Amino acid sequence: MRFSRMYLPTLKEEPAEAEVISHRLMLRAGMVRRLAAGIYSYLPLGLLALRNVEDIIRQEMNRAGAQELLLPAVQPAELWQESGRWDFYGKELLRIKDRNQRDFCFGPTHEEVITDLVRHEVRSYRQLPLNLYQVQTKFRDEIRPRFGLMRGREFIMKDAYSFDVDDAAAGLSYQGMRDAYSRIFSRCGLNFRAVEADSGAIGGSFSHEFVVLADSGEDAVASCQACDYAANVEKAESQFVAVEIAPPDSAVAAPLEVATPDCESIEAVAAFFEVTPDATIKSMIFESNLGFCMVVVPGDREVNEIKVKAALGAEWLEIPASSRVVEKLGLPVGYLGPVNVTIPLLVDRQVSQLGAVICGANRAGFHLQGVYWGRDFSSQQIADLVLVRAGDPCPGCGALLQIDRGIEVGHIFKLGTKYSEKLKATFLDQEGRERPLVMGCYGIGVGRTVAAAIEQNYDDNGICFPYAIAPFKVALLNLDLKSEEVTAYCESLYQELQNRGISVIYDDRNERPGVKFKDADLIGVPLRLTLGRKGFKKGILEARRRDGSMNEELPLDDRAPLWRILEALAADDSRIPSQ
RNA sequence: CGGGAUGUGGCUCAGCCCGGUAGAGCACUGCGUUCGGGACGCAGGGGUCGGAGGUUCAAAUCCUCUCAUCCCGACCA
Repeated sequence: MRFSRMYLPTLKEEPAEAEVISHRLMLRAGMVRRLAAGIYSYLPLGLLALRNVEDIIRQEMNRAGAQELLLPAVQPAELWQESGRWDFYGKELLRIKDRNQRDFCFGPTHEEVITDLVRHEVRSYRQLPLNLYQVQTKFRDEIRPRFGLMRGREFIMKDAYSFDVDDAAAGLSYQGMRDAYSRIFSRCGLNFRAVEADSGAIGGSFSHEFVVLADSGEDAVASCQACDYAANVEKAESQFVAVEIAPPDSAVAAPLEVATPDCESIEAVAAFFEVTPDATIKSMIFESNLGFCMVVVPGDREVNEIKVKAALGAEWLEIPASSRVVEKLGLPVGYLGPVNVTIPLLVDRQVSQLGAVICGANRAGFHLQGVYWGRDFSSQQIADLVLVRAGDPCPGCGALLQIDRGIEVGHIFKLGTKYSEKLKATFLDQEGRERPLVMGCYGIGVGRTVAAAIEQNYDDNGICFPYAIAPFKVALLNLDLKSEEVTAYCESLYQELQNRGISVIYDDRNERPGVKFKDADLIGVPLRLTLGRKGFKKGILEARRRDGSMNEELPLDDRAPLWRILEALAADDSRIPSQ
């Protein structure tokens, strides 16, 4: 491609709307433009990068035995009503009506459609296993779209769905996708981790996220420094540590109520009693479809709402406004405690290991001192309810966990029969019995993968694309358009690079050298070839890698060294997978 | 949805407090000089100041409402 002809509007100044690196750089590099909140156009350069990721995905999906198809983006409400998600999915589902006022939605995901398709065609175990995928535009009316392509409302996703005869077979499909995903993200040049995750609204029993490590990521990952345990912090557990605790002082039969004016936070209470926060317990009221409950955790820990929701088996869960707690329960927020409460108690397992603690007295302005688990309060429901933090013991081996931030680029789920049962997608097994298909689903955010690659590969001058997804592998800079010899040489080299199938952008613009250097750096071309009048006189072509790891002068009359450099660059790129 | 902020040529922003002629830099067009890390000079073109209503002799500026965008929290590829 000739730069002079390319629709590549680079920006010198920082766009005001962008905060995050990848978003800023994608705007500046002329890859994308915003149309509305969370809705972006891909310009030619952005699309080239996107297509490169898609190509890698298709190759690896096909290699894993999956078949590509294309499902409709617009889907009838009936299917969603049949699965029960028309109501359950909520406002995120973009609902639309046709001219006859019939309800449709713009697909946020395709479990319903694929299950409908398959239930009409699959009758026998002989047709299984089956894995079908597509690369398609999804729409989710996100509460808060942000960070450019990182969380758009309209976005491109590769989604795959597997169908198997039983759980064991589904496990093999899942493993196959896990391997394929590792290959895909490795080939994209990303530093990532496959982590255990919560399965969220998609549902199902088991899932892994593929997380690209980056400080700007919205997710946090806990991983063990010794073994291979890794999990999203939403899901991550730590090893339960039993400790010796002193029994309650038999001379004191009950906790002591102490006036603690203006101590509505753990910090204030701990300061008042001159203890550390772990000598207190934190009590919080949650409301779910099952009613109110009080959750009790050690004072120095954060409640993990996902664990609470799971422990309760609730469909939804929220922290009610304090005014609502006062009104409905008559309890003073800020002075809550588990002693003598009438609503169900849900207690973190570590609370039993604390000994004497301080908690709210359920009376405004008062706390209880010398409260013991077992003597002063107890609960049928004891579970792991806290958010893990760095330094917690690994649930597998007990070594220390570390926490890193990351971007979720892929997510794989074992769905089981959740959708096949609802939509009656069944087959006949070898014994002639009718059974529901066992499903899995597997997603990759394609645009997000491009953004994540940029988050992980940039410097002050712009993007440093990994070779595999770089829109152009080579930038050829002609610094002296007026020189016929220089231009003739560049033109012939440009042709030869193209003939060899190398994606090259030839900067033939009538611009000063500085402009060309800046643009080549900004758009992240891995290899830059520069020829100017001076170089031509000396008989040299300058070859420089974007990451600064190489800067060589190549002879003009022998192109063999250039081909060797390009081969090395391509080979370098297929790094060892992160896991 | 709650909290915070911002809307002024294509882009980045000033002007707003204290009402009175709409500005700068970049980008764009033409000419000239320049040419290895985002040049310079001269001459140009381009703006219902997000929208609606109000106050006023007069509104980018003050008031009310509204829309949009961004950032912080609950959802997710």
